[in-house]
Amino acid sequence: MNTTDSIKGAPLPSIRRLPQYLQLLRQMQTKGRIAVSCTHLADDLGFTSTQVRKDLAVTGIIGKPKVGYITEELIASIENFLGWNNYSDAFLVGVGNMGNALLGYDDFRLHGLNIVAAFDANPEKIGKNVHNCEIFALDKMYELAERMHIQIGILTVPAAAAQSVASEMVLAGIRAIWNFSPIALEVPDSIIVENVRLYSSLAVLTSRLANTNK
Amino acid sequence: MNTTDSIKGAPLPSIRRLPQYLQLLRQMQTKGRIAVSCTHLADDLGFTSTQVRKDLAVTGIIGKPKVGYITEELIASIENFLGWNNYSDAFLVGVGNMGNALLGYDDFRLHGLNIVAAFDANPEKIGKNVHNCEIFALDKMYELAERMHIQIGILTVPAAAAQSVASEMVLAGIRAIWNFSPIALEVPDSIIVENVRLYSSLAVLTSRLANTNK
DNA sequence: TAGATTGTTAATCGATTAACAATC
DNA sequence: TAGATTGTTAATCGATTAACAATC
Repeated sequence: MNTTDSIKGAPLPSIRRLPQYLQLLRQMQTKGRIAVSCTHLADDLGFTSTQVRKDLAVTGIIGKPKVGYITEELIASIENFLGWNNYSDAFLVGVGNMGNALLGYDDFRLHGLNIVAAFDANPEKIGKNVHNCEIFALDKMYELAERMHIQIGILTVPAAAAQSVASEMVLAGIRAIWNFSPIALEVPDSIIVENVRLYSSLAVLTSRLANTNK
Repeated sequence: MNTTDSIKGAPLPSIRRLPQYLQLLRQMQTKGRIAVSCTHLADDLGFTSTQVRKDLAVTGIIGKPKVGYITEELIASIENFLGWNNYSDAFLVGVGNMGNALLGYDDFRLHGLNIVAAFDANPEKIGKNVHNCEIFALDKMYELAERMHIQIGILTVPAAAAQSVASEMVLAGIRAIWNFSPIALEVPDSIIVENVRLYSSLAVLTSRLANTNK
């Protein structure tokens, strides 16, 4: 068992559920709730209480029998595990429909992310500001990412450009790519790639519809 | 085993991979490729060939030993299974950042979806056209969805409005909701809900980054 | 104390992978 | 025919759920 294996200890499905707990807990905290039990969280989200307990344990939190978890502690524990206690600077490449939308999300900073600059190949977009973020020429990305030690790249270019931009990100020292293109990127093993596949999601929806209509 | 169970026969992970095969196959077809083997598809996407075979079998396709699958047949089989041979009309509610982006996607029709109208609560947006789609007042949604027998609703409203709009969609006869809000919607069991959880995806990315930096 | 809740071990379930016979 | 490929059964792996002891 090497280091990478042991880090992977947390099941991916658990990690995916953590933001849901976090959102609920933040709401509860503003309502002044001091402690919360697994049963309560489970009921609100439609999970089983055992699953909630397993998920939360991933973050290292320790609860109190008969009481539950201290809301504040649990929030901190989840945020810490996800790296959302601080935020990391990120570059966004490709200011099309999706890129534009993401630049407008103003609560990424509550989710560990801070988009500091955007890039596009279209000369007409360069120099403009979108949602308070300046758009630079694509060929400036390499230099700036290297200089600013950017670790996260958000890839929202058309499919045809995805692989070449991804490769450039890797060369510039970017270590994690949030990929919104439908392309299976080829990058070194050390690079973290997380794909957002809208069409996979749509496929689940339409196939269910198609197969219940019969 | 009832009807619902037998329909659910296809594993969800397989369904999620089908659009990836489809995209690749469509590319191959334009390049004039008549037949394709599992091994080839597997290599291109980084899967095992057994997995590809199992996934494709879900759609009912039958291959030819020594040859593989006829590209055209396989494309048709996947499209048919996903319900992407035709497209269904859909309403989009909430023309904010994400709503705007989705209205701009012009290849949804290749993926079974046709957005025919958009709705928003903001009076300033009403009557305008976004990407050739007219924006109506939110309170017109119910009547129009019922009248046009709309089956699919795309939910891109802010979190606070998500549940109430979803409930209204259900009352209007909408049978499947593509939910982009981070809310766990409460709807009858018969309604199909497919959630796009951006923050789940981001959590996987940042947690990996946080846990490899240590 | 009694009862609610956590933490953990064991059992179940489902998806992936391996092995191999059937086929053209 | 020989070899590549499919289709299918069995083995493995990982996540979820059930059961229950420990705890305040």
